[in-house]
Amino acid sequence: MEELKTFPLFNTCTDEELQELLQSPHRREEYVAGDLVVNAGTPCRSLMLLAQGTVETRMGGANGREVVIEQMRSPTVLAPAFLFAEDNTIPVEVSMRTDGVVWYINREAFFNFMTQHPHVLRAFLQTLSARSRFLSGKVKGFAVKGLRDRVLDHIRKHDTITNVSETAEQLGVARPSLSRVLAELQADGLVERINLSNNVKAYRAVIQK
Amino acid sequence: MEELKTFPLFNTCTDEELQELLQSPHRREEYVAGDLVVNAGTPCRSLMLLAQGTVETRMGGANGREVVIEQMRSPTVLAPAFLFAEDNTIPVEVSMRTDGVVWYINREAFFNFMTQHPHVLRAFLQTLSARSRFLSGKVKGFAVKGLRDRVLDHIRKHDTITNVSETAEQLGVARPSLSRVLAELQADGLVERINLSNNVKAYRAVIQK
DNA sequence: GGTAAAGTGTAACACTTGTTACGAGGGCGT
DNA sequence: ACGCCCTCGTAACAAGTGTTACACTTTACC
Repeated sequence: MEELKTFPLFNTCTDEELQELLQSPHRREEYVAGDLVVNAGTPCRSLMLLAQGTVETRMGGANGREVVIEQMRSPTVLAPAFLFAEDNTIPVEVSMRTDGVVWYINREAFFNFMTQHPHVLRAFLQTLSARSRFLSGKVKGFAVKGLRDRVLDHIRKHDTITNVSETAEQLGVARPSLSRVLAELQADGLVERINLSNNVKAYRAVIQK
Repeated sequence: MEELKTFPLFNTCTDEELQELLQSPHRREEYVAGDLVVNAGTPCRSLMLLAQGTVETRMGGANGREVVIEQMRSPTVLAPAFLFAEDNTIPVEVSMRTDGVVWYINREAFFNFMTQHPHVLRAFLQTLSARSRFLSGKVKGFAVKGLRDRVLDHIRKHDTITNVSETAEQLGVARPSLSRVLAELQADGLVERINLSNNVKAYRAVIQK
């Protein structure tokens, strides 16, 4: 299918190679916004490819607190790190943020496909590595920095903040706390409040010289 | 070499197969306790195998605060997640905690070796996945739990705590804070203080029914 | 246009953790 | 036995964040 060719994993593959992969067990599932794609604790037996839409991954705590880890847009491989793990239960909850499509491809078939197509293997290893690096950064962020720095990092990555509540959730922080820090950063001249073209208020980092 | 056969990565390999791998560029380096193995920011161009000894990985923050991420005993693959990454700079500092030995094996040679020996590929994917899972747990620990729960988790994993300072460092927490929490947990009956056979004091989790 | 809902800023207070300081106990060499 | 050094417990205070509450604005919808 054309959908699969949008993945970096397969962008070096010919149509014939993809046809070969699709001769093994697979399915294509459509979801609507809000659907739960995988529940935390589910074992991962198939390669999951988000071909359309945006998902949100959450990690739930025992005490009811939940932290949004990240949002991912298609095309993306979902949970690549648990496909071949010894303990292959997925520790996060994945739900659709928009309507979307997910492909499920048999694990062993994909494994064999990789052994026969080194460029796919390499791309998969890169995907896996990128996730590890992402998590490393996450750990560093949580372990090393105060909220002020976390907020500044977040603004620099996203350019602006237009929705305080949502941002607070993404950062795993209470909303009033974020409000307070934003006010402080504004007082310190590190962040400014601007009006976007659509007349929406936003926070933006002040350009430092 | 016999050292390599201790690795889960290679324990399904015959001597001939290992000989084949060792025909490509590689080296074996010996370190003494305290040596720096990789500095944060170094690009990763070789497969690194810790064949003897124990290492400590640290992640440094900009503000000088440092958090010990983990200790690893041989045999272990060091930084497997950065070998094939697009950005293959290693974000952590690795230093020897004891004397030790590290093998360096050419990346491309190892890649080809994996494509020709699927059982090695599978083992490597498992290694990579295990690290991802470890980091996931780390994130969850930092994001979701208070110090009390982090300490309880740590005790359950390690059975006992015999060195408060060291444990505090591993948890990324100030020593007096850990002391205080231990005292609280003790008061709540969740942790008890015992005497080991060698007359050393230790903290241990109370068995819950 | 009016009303309800959602998003936002702000303040007061509680809770957790870091910081600093001090004293008690144990190992070890002289 | 003495002193030194290290680890540990404890206390008082500071700093950061969560919680709750309330008023204000904007948005959505009828």
